[in-house]
Amino acid sequence: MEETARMNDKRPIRQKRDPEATRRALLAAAIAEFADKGLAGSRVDEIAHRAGVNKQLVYHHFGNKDDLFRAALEQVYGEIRAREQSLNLADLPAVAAMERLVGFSFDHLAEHPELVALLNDENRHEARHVKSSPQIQAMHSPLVRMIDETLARGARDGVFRTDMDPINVYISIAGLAYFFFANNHTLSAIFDTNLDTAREVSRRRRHVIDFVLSALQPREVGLSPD
Amino acid sequence: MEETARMNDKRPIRQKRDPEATRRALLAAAIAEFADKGLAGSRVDEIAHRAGVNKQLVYHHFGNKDDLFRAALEQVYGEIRAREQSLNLADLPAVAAMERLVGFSFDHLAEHPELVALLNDENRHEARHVKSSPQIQAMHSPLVRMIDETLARGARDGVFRTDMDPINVYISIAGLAYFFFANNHTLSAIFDTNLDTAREVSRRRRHVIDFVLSALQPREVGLSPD
Amino acid sequence: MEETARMNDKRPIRQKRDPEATRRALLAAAIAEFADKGLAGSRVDEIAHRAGVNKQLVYHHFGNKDDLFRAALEQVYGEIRAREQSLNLADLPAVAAMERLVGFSFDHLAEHPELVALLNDENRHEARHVKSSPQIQAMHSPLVRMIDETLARGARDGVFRTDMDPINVYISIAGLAYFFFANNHTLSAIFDTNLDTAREVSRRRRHVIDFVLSALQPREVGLSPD
Amino acid sequence: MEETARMNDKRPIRQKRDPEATRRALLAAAIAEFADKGLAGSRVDEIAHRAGVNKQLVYHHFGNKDDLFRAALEQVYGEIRAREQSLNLADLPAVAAMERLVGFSFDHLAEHPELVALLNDENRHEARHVKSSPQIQAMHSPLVRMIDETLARGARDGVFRTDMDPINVYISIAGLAYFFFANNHTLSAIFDTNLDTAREVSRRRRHVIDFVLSALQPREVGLSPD
DNA sequence: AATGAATGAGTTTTCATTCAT
DNA sequence: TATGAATGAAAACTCATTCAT
Repeated sequence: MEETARMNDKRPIRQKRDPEATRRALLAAAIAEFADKGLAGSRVDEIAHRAGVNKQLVYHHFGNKDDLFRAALEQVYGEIRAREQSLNLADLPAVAAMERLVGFSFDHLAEHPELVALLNDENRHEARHVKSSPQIQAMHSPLVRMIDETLARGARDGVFRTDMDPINVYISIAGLAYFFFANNHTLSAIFDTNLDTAREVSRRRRHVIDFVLSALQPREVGLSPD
Repeated sequence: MEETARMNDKRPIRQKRDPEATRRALLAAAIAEFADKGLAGSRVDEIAHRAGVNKQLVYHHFGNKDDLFRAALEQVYGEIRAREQSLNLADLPAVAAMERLVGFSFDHLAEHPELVALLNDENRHEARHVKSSPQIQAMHSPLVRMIDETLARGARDGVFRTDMDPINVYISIAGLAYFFFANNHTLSAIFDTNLDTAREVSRRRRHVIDFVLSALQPREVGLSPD
Repeated sequence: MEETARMNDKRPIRQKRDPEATRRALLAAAIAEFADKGLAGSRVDEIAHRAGVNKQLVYHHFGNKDDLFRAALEQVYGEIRAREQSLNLADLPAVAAMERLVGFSFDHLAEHPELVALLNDENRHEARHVKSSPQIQAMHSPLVRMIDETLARGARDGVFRTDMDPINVYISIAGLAYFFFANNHTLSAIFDTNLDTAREVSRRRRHVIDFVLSALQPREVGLSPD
Repeated sequence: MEETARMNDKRPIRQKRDPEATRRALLAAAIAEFADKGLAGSRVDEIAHRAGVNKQLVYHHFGNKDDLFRAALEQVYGEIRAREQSLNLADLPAVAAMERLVGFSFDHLAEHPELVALLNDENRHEARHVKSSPQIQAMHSPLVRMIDETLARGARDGVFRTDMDPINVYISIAGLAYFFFANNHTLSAIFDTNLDTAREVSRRRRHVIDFVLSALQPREVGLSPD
């Protein structure tokens, strides 16, 4: 009996039949390809090739290229939101909590350039896939709540300003890291330097944390912001 | 009276054979199309159509799609850098100068979504076109100098911290606006709101200016960033 | 009775999904088209049309136009070299063997104008495809050996000169026929005759055989070839 | 008065107006391009570029691409036929005359690869351009006459066979050289050698002269060709 | 579930030729 | 005579998707 496939099943000799693994491989390949080339620039052929499977399986498992892109978004959004939840900011004093959140946001983008790339593309498509994904819609309210609670706690403790709305704070936290990573290549080119080194990344990290915490500090004399 | 062809006015009535106008029309159409669809998603056909000219003129005037993309980048980069130069920051006190710069950066992105879109794409291509454009390379040193001088002046006057490097400050200024506009659609979607209204944009503008100026303020008690 | 699909005969009645047949049809069509128009003048569209299949199958099965041209060369080279091997020259006296070889070379070119046409084109491209085809490279040493043995045998038997190198002899044998076929149209035009008739072809055939055998004869008085 | 153009003419300042020189430059460029790429593979743009003039001048001076190809053929045919006429074979003994003719034919092809290349292409087009060129048609009868006279003289002197028709002899003379040059690249490739060296060319030259003179020798014992 | 063949509709780019100056 | 702009038609090649096995 040649090549028994894992157990005594009826399946034909040629194994390699693990649909769940195929799905995972395709999804990972899709995230990589979409991050590299964008939705328009990605090739279904290439995704299948990266996953080591037949192209038709993309259609079998995901429907079509757009559905695959949505699945990729769900995956990368799911990861960051899940990790944010396990930061347990409530266990820390407000300033430390904020520092942890900013640090995490920065680090996650540093480690996940595909998130940046996919979001860029998704915005070009006016968030079409996000809007049609109930799964993604559902995962964001905890984030706002988390920030809001931290800001409120800091305000109560007298270490944060009281006039900051959580969504704008989140956008600032994310933006300070995001732009650095999203535009790293053009910034390196126009400033004639290399911002993609460990040294520059960690320098930026310190800058961002410092910047956010400074901005949130209560001020003696208010600036007149117009 | 139908268009008499040889009147003595400045520009001939029949636009035929005005290569410079053809070039301009193509460039404008290209910027719009690349902003909408990205480099990979844009169609040379569509660009020519938007410009109202024959498709082959793209090749005649620009070489190919990539060269056209480079020309588009040169155009949009050229505009923002030129306008920055005319801000005359040196004529203002440091805080007001910084406020003007941050406000301008925000407004320019608000008014020029194509800049955001083109830069996103250019980064996906690892700044390939920027790197091969001496024109773009040349236009950036004044920007850094401008920020550096403003920071130095503010530090001298005791209104700014002394430990900020100009490139990181620029990246923060740009990033706080950029992320808001670049990711406006996904942010609106996930936070279940509409950030693309005049109200939200101006709210964000105030937040950004406030955020930057607060962050740059000298602090009595230094936070330990790290 | 209309084409019943599942009769138990050797080949299925509906030719659908017979990749091997598709490949063969494309190759035959390609040889014909390349012979007619050359590599540059041939149209992939036309090749597909001649083969009765979809154009994209050229790319599916062969890669691109150049690869298809290489495959065509492999095919026509393979045929002539295979037929040469089955001439069994070793079974004949040297003069008869040489006569058979010359006759075959002439006849093969007469029957296979596509070989002439393809080789002309391949030389314009500096044998690029031949050089990149290990298959073609491999099929030629038997030919040289065959001629060499025949010449040696003839020399031993006193019927051939002893100073002829096999490659030059092969080039002469081939050239005497090749030029006639390759340039038949221009020769007919400039000499104001029609060399494409059965009569002129067979006259040329006799001339070529006579010419080669005469030239190979041992001579009493050596000519001083410079 | 700046830059007078050769004499006191009325032509505008910008000289470079030498239509005859332009024509010559275009013709030379066309011969080179057609030899390199063939009729189908050649580009009018490239021919103009090689000639250093505007593309439109091709149409101005020659009509169109096909007419230009005909002009190129007339040029290269004219050259070889003219040089043949100045060989003055009648002044030499038959064998020496034939040797001179064979040598010249070989040398001319060696020095004029463009002739080989153009003829290949012209034959692919079934001598279309030659047939429509009265000029080319006219230049060939002297050639046949010349060979015929030489053969007749040799036969009279007892140094040549008497049964050779001049057209077949010409085709053999030309073919022995032509095939070597026309197929030099493929022959080098398949025989795994380099036939494009001075050494191999001169070896071939000797072989060809020897081959022709041997074949033309009267034979004691006739071979039975067929 | 999995594969390779097949396809229709593009997509960039090319090119001979003509137009306007 | 000479030039660069402009064009229509095509050409090689691509690609998401479906079909047959």
